[in-house]
Amino acid sequence: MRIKHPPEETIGRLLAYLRTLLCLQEEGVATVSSQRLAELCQVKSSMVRKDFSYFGEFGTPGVGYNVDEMIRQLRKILKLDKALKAALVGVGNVGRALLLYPGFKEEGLRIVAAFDNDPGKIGQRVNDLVIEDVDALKKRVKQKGIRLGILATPVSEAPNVAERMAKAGLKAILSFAPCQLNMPKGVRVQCVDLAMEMARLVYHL
Amino acid sequence: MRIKHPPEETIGRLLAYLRTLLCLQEEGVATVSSQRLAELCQVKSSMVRKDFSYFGEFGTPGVGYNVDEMIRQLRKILKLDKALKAALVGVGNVGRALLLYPGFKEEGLRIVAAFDNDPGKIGQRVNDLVIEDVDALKKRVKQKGIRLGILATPVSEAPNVAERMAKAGLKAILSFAPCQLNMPKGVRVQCVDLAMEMARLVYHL
DNA sequence: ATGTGTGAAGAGCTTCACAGCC
DNA sequence: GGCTGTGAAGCTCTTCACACAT
Repeated sequence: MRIKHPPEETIGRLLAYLRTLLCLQEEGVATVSSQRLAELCQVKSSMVRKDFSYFGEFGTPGVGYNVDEMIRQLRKILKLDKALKAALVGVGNVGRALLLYPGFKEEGLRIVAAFDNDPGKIGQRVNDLVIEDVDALKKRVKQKGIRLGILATPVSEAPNVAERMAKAGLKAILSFAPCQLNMPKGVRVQCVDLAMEMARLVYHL
Repeated sequence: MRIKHPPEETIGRLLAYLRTLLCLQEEGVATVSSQRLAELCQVKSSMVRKDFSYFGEFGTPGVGYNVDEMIRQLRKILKLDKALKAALVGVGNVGRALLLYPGFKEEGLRIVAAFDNDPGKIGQRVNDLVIEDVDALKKRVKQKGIRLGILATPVSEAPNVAERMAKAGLKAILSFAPCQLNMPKGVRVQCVDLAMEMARLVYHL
C-alpha cells in the first residue's frame, strides 16, 4: 500500500480513532486491538486495519496497537503534531463561541487573531484577543504566518469576506455561512451548515 | 426508480439544491436546468437528475425544473414542510450561539426550550426563552411534543445528558460534544465536531 | 434544438477471508 | 491461540450516453 491515496472518509475516521485513543490513554490502557478500537468507534475491525494500512504498518500481530505510539503516528499523519494558527472573521454569536471553544486547543489549533467590520466591536477583548478591523486581515496574516481561516459572518457578507480571506493568503477556510463559496484553486473550503445538519436529522425521523 | 432508497449523500445534496433554489427564487428566476443548478452547487448535472429521480419526475424535457415547484417538492421530500420543535441542553457559549442562530428558522426549525444544570443560568432569559433545570426536560418534551434535541454541554457531561435526552423521548439528537454517544436503537445521533472539521482542513493543507 | 430520466458502465469504498507473524 | 496486513470480492455511489419528451 502507501501508493494509493486514502479515501476522504478515512481521514474522518482517523480523527475519530485519535479521539478514542486519547480516551484510552487517559484510562491507562497500553495496547488496543483493531477489534476493540472498532467497537468503540462503531465501525468494522477490518476498516480500522485498512485505514491504518494506507499509511504504514503500526500493529503487532497477536498483540494489537500500542496506544501511545499510535497516537503519535496519527498526529503525524493528520499533521496535528505541530501547533497551527487560525484567523477568525466575524465575531457575532457563532464567532464568539468559537473564540471561547476549548476543543481546538487539544488538536493544536489556536485562533491568534479575530476580525470584524463593526466599529462597535473593534477594540473589544474576547479571551485575550483584541478584535481588529477586517482591513488589517492581510497584514496580520502575513505578519503572523497564519494559514487557516474561520468565516463566521452572516451569509450576506460571506462571499465577499471569503474572497478577502483568500486574497489575504489563507489556504483553508472553515465556513459557518450556509452558502456556496467559490474560491480560487489552491484554497480549500469546508462548510459547517448547522441548519443543514439539523435538517438531515429531521429527514431520518 | 423510487423503490431503491437513495444514498445518504443524496440527502445532503438535496439540502444544498434547496438552499440554491431559494436564492434563485429570490432573484426571480422561474425555471432552472439540471446543468445550471449543478454548476451553482458544484456537482455534475447527471448527479442532480439522478438525485431527483429517486423521488419522482419533476422536470420538463427541453425546459428544466420550475423553481417554485421544486422548492415545494424538496421541502416535502426532506420533511421540512411543517415546523419542527427542538430542545437545547447546555447553554454555554455554543448553546447560546445556537439559541441566537437565525438559520434554523428558514428550515422551519424552532428551539422551544432550553435547559442547563447551572443554578446561576436557570431562570435567565435568552432570546425570549427562559433557561430551565435539566430535571424538567422530560416533562417539557412530553408537554410540548418535542422530538429533536440539541446537545451542547461539555464532553464530560455529554454521555450522561444524551442518555437523559433519549429517556425523555427525543428521537434525534444533534450533538456538539466531540465524543461517541451510544444511544438506544431508534434514537439517531448526528455529531458536529468543530475541532474535527478544522483538523480535516489541516490535513489537506 | 434543448433538456429530462435512466439503464449500464465505471469508479470508489468496504468487507471478507486468509497468509503470515507474535 | 490471537491478531495484523492485504489482495480479491462485494457493494455502493457516480458518471456516461442515449432514448424520449417538449
